Amino acid sequence: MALRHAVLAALLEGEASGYQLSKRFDVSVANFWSATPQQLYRELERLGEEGLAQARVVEQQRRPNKRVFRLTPAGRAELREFTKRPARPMAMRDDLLVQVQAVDASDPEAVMAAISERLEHARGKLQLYERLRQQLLGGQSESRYLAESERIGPYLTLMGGRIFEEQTLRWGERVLAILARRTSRRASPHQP
Amino acid sequence: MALRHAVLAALLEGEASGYQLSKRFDVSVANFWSATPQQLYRELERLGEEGLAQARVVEQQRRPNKRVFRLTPAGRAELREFTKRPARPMAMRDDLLVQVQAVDASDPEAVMAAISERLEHARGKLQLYERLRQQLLGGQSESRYLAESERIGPYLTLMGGRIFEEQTLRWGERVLAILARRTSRRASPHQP
DNA sequence: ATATTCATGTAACAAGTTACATGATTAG
DNA sequence: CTAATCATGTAACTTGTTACATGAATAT
Repeated sequence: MALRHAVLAALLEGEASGYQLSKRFDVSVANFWSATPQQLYRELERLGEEGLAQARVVEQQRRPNKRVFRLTPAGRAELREFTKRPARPMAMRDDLLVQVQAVDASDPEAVMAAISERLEHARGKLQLYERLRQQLLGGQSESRYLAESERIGPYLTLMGGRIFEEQTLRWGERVLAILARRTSRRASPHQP
Repeated sequence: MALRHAVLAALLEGEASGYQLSKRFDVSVANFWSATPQQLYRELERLGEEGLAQARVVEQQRRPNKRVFRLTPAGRAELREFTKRPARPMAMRDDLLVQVQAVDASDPEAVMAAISERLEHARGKLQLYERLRQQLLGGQSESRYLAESERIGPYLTLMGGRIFEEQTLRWGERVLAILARRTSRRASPHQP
């Protein structure tokens, strides 16, 4: 039941509509919790019903009205309780690694192409993260920021995202090299 | 729809009952695809119905009979097709990182304890992976194995798992240090 | 004695995905 | 003029989780 708490944690950054939340998830929360807009709309609805978040309608002139949600004290309390409960072990689910696992019974070229795509994606993420990092730091040094900023949670999870993408790069490049060497040997084997 | 393909890929290692499969997932597949025994029983049932896997009953003397599933040619073909389709971007979902994101509105000590637990878990995983690695290599050097072994998919995903856990350690230790420095300052602040 | 392993399942529920529907506004 | 952005939702479906149920064998 942690979609709920991911949403509550995202609302710590400030009130948001469903649409805005889904953007927030796209750029930063998705590093540790991904959710579709539909999930977010549904969850915000429930949080509202249960009093963990409160909606107010913001009327706009040129845009459709939006329902902006903010944390209630009960929502903050629920989040605080959540951080004290044991975290369930992370469940990893990655299509690409299933493809790699099956590479021997399949087409290595296709798998290599899939890995290359993932690497491109990782490079894009790293650039985004660096921009977000500079934004968070706002000109301060990292050590000063970590010692004095009000909120460091988002910075720490950003660090996690960066490390994750860096490791994706290291792994993928290595695997690509291994598969390339292999397929060239298979194509022209000098000895059996 | 990749639980299906994770199961097919796991069956490449040889036929298995639901129970055996769930063990196989626990030790190695879980690094990239986690599933509960119930999911596996359900999926094996379907694979059987659709002709992608075939069950045969193995009667045992002292144990309950088991239904052992093996890949059919149709199952292999389906897996091959899967590796050629674009992999959907990985969806990450990690309770611990939600807790870290919310650390500022919560109890840092509890979050630190959760991180420590995760670190212990990562260390255990790394030991397990090293044992599995030695088993796969079977005394050969890595480069020889990678060049000549029939199947390298499981080794490549194992590499991924190892790198992932190593990075978890680096990240977690860093975060722990940051949070420790912070809480000690808050407890006895020398300057505001 | 007690816990763990082996072995399989049903049922109910929660979470996540995909398709569809609507419609104005602004940037290229 | 076309695509992207802003903004919300319903409905149907597929996955994933949790609780329950059974029962023998072996390891501590």
